[in-house]
Amino acid sequence: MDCKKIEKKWQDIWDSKEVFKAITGSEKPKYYILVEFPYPSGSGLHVGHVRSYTALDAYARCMRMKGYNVLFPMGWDAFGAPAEQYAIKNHIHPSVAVKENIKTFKNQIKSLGISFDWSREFATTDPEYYKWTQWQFLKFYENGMAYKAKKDINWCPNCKMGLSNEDAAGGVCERCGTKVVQKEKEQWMLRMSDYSESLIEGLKDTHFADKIKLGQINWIGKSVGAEVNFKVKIDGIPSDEVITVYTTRCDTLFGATFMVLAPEHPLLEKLSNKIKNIDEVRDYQKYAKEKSTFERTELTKEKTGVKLQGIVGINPVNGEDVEIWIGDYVMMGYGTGAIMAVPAHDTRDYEFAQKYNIPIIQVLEETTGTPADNEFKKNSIVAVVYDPKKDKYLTINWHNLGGRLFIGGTIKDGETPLECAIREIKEETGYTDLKLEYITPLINHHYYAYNKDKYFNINSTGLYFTLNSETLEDTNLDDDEKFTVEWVSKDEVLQDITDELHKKTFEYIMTPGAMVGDGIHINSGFLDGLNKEDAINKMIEFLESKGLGKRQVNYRLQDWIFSRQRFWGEPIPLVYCEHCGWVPVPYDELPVLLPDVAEYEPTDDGESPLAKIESWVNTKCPKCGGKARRETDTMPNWAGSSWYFLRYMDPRNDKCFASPEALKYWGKVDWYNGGMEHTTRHLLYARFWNQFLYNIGLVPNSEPIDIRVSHGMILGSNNEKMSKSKGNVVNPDDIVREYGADTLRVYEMFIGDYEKDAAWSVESLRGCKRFLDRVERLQNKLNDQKGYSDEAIANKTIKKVTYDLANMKYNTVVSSLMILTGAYEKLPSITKDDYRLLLVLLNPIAPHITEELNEANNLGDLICNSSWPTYDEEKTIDDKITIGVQVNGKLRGSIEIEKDEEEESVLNKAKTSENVVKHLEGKEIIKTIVVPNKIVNIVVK
RNA sequence: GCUCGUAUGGCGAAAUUGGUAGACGCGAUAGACUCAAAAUCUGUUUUCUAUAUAGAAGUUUCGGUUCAAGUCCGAAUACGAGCACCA
Repeated sequence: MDCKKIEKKWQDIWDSKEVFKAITGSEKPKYYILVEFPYPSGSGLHVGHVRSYTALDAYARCMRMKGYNVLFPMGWDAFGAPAEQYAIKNHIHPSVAVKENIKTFKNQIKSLGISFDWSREFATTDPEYYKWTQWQFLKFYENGMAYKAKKDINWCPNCKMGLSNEDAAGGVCERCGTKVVQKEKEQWMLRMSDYSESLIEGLKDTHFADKIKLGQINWIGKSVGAEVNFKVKIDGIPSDEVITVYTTRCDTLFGATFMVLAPEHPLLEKLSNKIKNIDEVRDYQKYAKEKSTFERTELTKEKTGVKLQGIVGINPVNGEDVEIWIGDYVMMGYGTGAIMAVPAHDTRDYEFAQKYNIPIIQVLEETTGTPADNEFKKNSIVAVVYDPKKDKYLTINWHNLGGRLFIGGTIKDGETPLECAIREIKEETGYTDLKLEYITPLINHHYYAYNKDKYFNINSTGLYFTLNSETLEDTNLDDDEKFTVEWVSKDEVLQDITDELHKKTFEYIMTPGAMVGDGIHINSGFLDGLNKEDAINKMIEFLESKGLGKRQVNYRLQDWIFSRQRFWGEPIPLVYCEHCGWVPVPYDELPVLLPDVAEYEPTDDGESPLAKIESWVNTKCPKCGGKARRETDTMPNWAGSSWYFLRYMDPRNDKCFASPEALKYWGKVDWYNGGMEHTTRHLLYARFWNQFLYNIGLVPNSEPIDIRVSHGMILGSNNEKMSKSKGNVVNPDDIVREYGADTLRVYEMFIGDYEKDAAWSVESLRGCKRFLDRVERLQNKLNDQKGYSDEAIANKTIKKVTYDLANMKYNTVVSSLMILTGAYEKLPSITKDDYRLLLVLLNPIAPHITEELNEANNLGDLICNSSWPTYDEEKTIDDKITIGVQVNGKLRGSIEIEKDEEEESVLNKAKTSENVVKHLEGKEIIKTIVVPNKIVNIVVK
């Protein structure tokens, strides 16, 4: 069969009959299927595009046959840096290259037979489209949602462009990989952070995959905590100055021994004449500013800071002085730009305190063991001695009296934990030449002492020593202390030491640092004895009642930096007038068109190339008619894609972005497919944009998308991402030419789990070609009978294909159709109904060949105009079923039964089946389980 | 570091609610057709023991629940993704 010819033939038929046209307002139920529109790059369509387009095409075709009015549109996200750079290099207008690329893309997609409704096609670069993007921006502006702010922005010195935090992820420019630097610039911002909560809440109205919801929630980064006010003492005298910190752990306030301000914190300027070491502070500020955000956030980096001289804070709960530091591990952009530092219970504060010798106060104690009534309290130690020469730990083995332990003991009156530990080590083992490495946090341990028949609750200190030399002195043991002293390896420690306290102590010793877990509070005044959660609530209550702080929610999500210093983007429709300030371009003057010039260069000072085009920049103020200049920044790439799904509903409307009727009829996108890389940023922007339009009454739904799924990537045959440099790129055109579009489509559906990455395989592709050839050959064995030759497999296959198509299990759709084909091959002949069924079920995935075979054999109407086959649940199970028989859960045979056969009779067959008999011989049957039509299990003794 | 995900033959993978693990495809291999090759068709193909009937082991590892676990629970390891000094 000549694939090329028949593919073209059917594509033309579909086109001329407009079978894929969506009718706004049709009586049929609507269904909106959307696949992310591509950026039409110069390199053409990628086989990855083919995967998602085919998948959604298959679903769209199936839904049409099921009687839905399906909207399945396609367009072009055509603003973007590559087109601009190409244009600069070749001195042409970017729109020229974009037109060319779109043409290529469109031809490629058409050659695949994807059932897009091309009558709704548009590009974000069409003035008729970006007119409405600008219009909507003005709505943001009008509603106070857009503002200009001086921002330290991420600046790419290579692209000469400001980047959003998202675009500069990892500290490098997303486009060119150049290291991003900080630059101060006036930027248009959208108040996206106002929507933090509603973007989290709105997820409840969607059916996104859990991992996508989670990704969005993490990105928004909600945290619940408290703001706490610390009064400031200047030169030892309490002042009116207050530093407000944000913390999620206000329960540890009693352990706050210092505070850290971000280097940019405004208080530093305000109190510059009070800070004695202000020069040192200024140096540090300069040092911090020179580093990019990325460097500042690199975890491997050692913490740095400067202690402020002359001012200290006052801990609001105990009145103690707390040192004030500045340090670049505190960010101005999050919380209040100031923290209280609790080194005992925060890893970063701990590091900082260690480096600068700041006191560490433990206020939370982990608990082990089980509490009991009538406990006796005492303080004790657990000493771990390590011999670096032998790489072994000192333990004492109580054998059957208590197993292996470290050295432990009770602290006597007037003794410090260290003195106690040294005494106990000497008494029990004789070693004296020790070096103390460190002391762990206290552990609160409950236990029962058999020898004393008492319950104890102890505060235990862990001490870690290394052995300097083997110097031994006499031990001092009571007669009843029957143990042996043993040096053991780390593995033995982990294996043998089971006592909870000793185990936990060893854990602390192996991983020294802050105690960040839960426990009970100590050294914390009114919080003592409470756990973390209760203590947080009680502390907030306290702070609020005394006016010292309040409950506070913070989000990581920042406002959206909406300006780009680029040519190839939607111009921001505002003009600046010296008299009137920023004035919006009147709605009836939109769109603000990009100038039609082929020569422009990005500027070195960070202005948009548009700034140099005087004829474009200079304009009249719409308000006073005076001289004014246009805003020369353009919108980011994300703008056009934030609402394109609405435009598809009514793409040719020149009165509004989409008519209320169309918006109401099509409602939400029912099924939205895209790449995993867009599940945070693009999806959040689109949801934010839509929520805003909803709030001002312009769209009928707050959430624009119901189901969102994402596809895995197609990798090269070497399992790596396809790239020219690796030479593993597969061009879909080549595959279509050699194997046909249907083969490519079947293969990409069969390749594996749709949501996972999959590597390209030519062999497997050929297998799919073979499958289609087998389907074609079936036409030679048609008979004149009616109905299905095998009701069970027909019904089973309809059920499976229908279910799997709606659940993105495309690989098993193909495999069950292969099974059906195999079944037909085994029959001497098949009916036309048999064949037609296979072709209809296969049609969504291989539309050309199935239509052709259907027509050539006079099987019925065009498949694309037919209805989807239905199945009868009753008939999906064969009349005779083979089921397994287990004895004690092990498979020992299989029996053939009638569908829904009586349990008793099934059991009889099972018990008498040949191999099973052997396993039942001489055994007593305790229990039998018969799962109807599935399995029999006989339990014997 | 935190969050999430994944782990099944030589390979891509199936197994919808716990119910005959490895469907389907690739590759390999034996055979048929052919002068021959290609194409096609028919076997075999988780591993081990065995001539076979059959038996044992087996879904990363360890432990648990259950008549029954790839599937549920707990822990560990590895890989992948996202976030990353977020207080």
